[in-house]
Amino acid sequence: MRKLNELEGVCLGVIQKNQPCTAYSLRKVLKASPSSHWRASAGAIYPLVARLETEDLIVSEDDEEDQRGRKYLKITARGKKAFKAWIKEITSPDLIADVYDPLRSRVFFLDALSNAEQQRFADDVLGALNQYKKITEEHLADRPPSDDLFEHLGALGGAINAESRVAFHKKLLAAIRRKPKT
Amino acid sequence: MRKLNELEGVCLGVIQKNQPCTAYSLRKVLKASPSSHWRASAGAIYPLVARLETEDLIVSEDDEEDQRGRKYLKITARGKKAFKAWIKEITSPDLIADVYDPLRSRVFFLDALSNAEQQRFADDVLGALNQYKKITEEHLADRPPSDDLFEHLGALGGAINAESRVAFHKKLLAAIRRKPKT
DNA sequence: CGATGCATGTAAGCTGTTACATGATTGC
DNA sequence: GCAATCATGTAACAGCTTACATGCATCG
Repeated sequence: MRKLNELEGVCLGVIQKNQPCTAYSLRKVLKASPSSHWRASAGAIYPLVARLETEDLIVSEDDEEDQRGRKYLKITARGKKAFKAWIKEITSPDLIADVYDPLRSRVFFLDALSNAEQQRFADDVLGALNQYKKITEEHLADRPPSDDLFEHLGALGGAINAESRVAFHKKLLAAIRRKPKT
Repeated sequence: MRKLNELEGVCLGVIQKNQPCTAYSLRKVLKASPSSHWRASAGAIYPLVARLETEDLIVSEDDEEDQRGRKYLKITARGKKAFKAWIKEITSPDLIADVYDPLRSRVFFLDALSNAEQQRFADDVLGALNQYKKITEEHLADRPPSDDLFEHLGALGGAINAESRVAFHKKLLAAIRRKPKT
């Protein structure tokens, strides 16, 4: 059984949680995430769903008497197995280290900007990050542990991450202000 | 002037910092990052460098009398402008929110595992994360602020991020242990 | 003198993006 | 009645991965 990529794993997980669900509602769930990493474009999702179906990881059922032609997706036993393998595969150091933050990528190169531009950058980013942090906190508040524990914990992870990014960018701003002007 | 993608931006930044440098050394710098997100495969870098050159964002110079045929890359004025635009573009909420953590993706779906498997997962991940944290701290120690301030700050961001991930996964493990067994 | 690392690159294939296309349903 | 949203999909294109290919240099 082939190894799933990240988007496939996430989609299988969403289907398992919300089944029976349509590809369209799958897209909505992904879009609703505070992380904009999952763009969930039609051109990504529909071929992906077709792929999972030809490999018997999901099955689809056409609702007759539905004029819209909705297709309802369900995970198969094979799909569950592949999904569990996808979750567990995480122990590999490569996946642990595969984190990405476009803000941090840019910090390394800030000496390409003038001092004034650096301050502007750090200021703007801090403002936007604070807004983002608020969003993750609201998202968390909407997901109490009593409702779905792991949905809650996942959202908690998002909020913790946002908070640590704010903390880092406060330090960055302070360091830029402290720095002798060139 | 076209907008740069993330890999292009990072590569231009590395070239600007280390110029004149070869495409090969560029790959090595990317590989040396604790984040395995930048795989820096030959099939990615060489076409990318060619792209940047045809758009006059970099220039390359062949070292005659070098039997290996090294090509040395330098950023152009146009390149510097495009690079600064890439850095500043970050203010967009979409980029701020474009964070990604394959561990957190999986947390949302942990109820697909049995209680024993959940604990195993959280245990393994915590162990691997602690190792990763150590790596980021060593990376940080190698980059004192006196040497290159922003290189230091970027590495600091990586270490802070690793620490917050450890803190989150400690909470996750505790929550799983506290949870009534099913 | 053979393995490893330096250094360049290409080709096939997969996956994702953007943009388009079509039609049903709901809400104002 | 018209706009927005539901719902499915496709086509062109761009970018990355994996695997291959070539040759020079260095170290033991």
